[in-house]
Amino acid sequence: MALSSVSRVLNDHPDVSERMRKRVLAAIEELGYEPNLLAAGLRRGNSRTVGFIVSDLHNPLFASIVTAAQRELNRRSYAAVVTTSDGEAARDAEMAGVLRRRRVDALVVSLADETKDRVIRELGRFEGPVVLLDRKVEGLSNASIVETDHDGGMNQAARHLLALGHRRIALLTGPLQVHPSVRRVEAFRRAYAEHGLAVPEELIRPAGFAPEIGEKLTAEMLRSPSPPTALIAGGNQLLTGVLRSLRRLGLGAGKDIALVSCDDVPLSELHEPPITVIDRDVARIGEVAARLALERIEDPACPPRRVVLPTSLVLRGSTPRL
Amino acid sequence: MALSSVSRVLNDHPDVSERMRKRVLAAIEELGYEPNLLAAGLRRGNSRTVGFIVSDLHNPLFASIVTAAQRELNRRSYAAVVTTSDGEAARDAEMAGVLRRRRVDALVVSLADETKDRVIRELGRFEGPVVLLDRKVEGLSNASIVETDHDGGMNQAARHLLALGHRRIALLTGPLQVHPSVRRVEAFRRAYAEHGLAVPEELIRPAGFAPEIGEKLTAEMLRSPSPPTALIAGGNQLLTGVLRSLRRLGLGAGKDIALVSCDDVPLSELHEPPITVIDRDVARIGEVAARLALERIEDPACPPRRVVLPTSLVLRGSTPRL
DNA sequence: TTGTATGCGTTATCAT
DNA sequence: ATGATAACGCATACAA
Repeated sequence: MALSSVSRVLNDHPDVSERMRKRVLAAIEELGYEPNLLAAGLRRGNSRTVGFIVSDLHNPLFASIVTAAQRELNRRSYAAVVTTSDGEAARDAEMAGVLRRRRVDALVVSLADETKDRVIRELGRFEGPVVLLDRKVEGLSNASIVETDHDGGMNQAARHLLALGHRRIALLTGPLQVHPSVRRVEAFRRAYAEHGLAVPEELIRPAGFAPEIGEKLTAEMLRSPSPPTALIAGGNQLLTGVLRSLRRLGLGAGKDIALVSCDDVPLSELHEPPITVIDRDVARIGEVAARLALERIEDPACPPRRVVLPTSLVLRGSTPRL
Repeated sequence: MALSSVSRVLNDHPDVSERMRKRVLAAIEELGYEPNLLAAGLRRGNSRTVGFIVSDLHNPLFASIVTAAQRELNRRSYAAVVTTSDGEAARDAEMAGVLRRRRVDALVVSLADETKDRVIRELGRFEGPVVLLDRKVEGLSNASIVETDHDGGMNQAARHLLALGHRRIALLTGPLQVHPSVRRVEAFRRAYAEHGLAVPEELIRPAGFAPEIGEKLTAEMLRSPSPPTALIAGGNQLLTGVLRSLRRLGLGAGKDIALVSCDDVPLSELHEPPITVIDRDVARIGEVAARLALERIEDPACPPRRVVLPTSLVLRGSTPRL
């Protein structure tokens, strides 16, 4: 029984007799043999591993994405190497380098900042397929993209609030260095335009995703001479900050101010009153990302693709009729 | 310039002249050379990789643990391979096998069930150090453990409720197949004993961690002829279920029933009223787990250790004075 | 169908 | 201090 026969059995090569297969399997069992995937990877020139870069696993959004993707990869004998950037572009770049040297077969990334040269260069040096999560990177032609229809979702949300009679709607969203924020602000403006209304520019605050930012900006705007009557939080972390701020000011969501958030997380559902959200199937994002990565790993000729996932507005108590 | 010199520079071997170091570094820059960590791992006999098995990254507890551990590993040039079991013992076993074949240098695991033979065997076959998260596995001598003082925390919580005058306190907690549940039930009983009171056995429900279980059991107990006046949820996922149930029954936490949960997550803090929790530093768990893994990777002679992390009771509006 | 031999990119040992 | 070389464990091309 030669080494090569063992290898063939383990990789279910077609040219192997049933007798040999049995013999090899028996010997493996007998000796407690464990194939060394590092060696196999070195020989094959791949690692059967996909690298992830996300800002923070505490964010239920990324937890869902990574979990769903990992499950999908697992079914195809791939593993997930997960790294976090803490929302810092420098760490995005660093992690891209780390994962490249680890010879991951693909990269799935949610960049903190899609405009940073260093990150783009770092990603560009990666040989395998890159899948961007809700990002648009100038000059990275080699990347597939999983996007969400933030445009549609935000437009629907803003129009709903306008239809309820709100005119001073505040929009908190992430930095304009990432694509979803840009799209949300655009769609928000469009909703006002469609109603033939002037946009309250001072209420549009694309600042960042952290709860602290949401807390600070909410307090700031609500204390101003002409405060908003409604607020849209562009992310579940921002919502946390907004709610903290409201509590501190003694204001009630849905009572003193209408509230809409993005993504349905336990907090939005269980808050009293429950929070109206622009929802999407977050697990789907991870699943699709994994598939887009795998299709290009297994067929390098496969061109990068772009998939847009839908949103839907879930109406709840935080946006009552006036 | 020989291969071996390059290797020496890259691993900052002492015997290398400044001149050679400069030359090698220049060449690396020039050629855009990327070391292949798979090959290095094969040669060295390690992968500079730690494998994780947790039930679910959506659980903020595991998100925190994995994030903190990953960060710690990263600082030492290790990567984290993350897998999820969905709370199924069979998948725990499967993932242990997968990670073993990937030649991870250590395993950090939060088992769904610490009594399952298959899982214990699978872990036992792993050569490197194992770090158990809040688990106690019979016959796995080779494992370090990061524990929480659930005993102290639960005892304190129960005594607090008893001191407030509650006599019928319900305890929802995970299955008795994991150590924390066992300890919580024990500590809960002890608190009653210390007050010289009989334990309301029918209110102790160690069933599982899923929200649905919390929802079902809460409804069941609250609809009974003599419902509890207080409830302790042994996990943040259970809390979600409990709150759903209360909402459906039209009951208010802190108003119609006193409520205590475990671990401080956004939901417990932002709920109205805020939920009293048995708190602990969850990020610390991940950090310690990483350190316990690394210390035994780098010194195989280092014996397994057990670290117990403290808890503290954070009093909030859900447990008012009567 | 099976066995033999080579090389993947490193690190480590030995010689220089 | 540096260079040459073997070996890590596997997959594959080729020979049998």
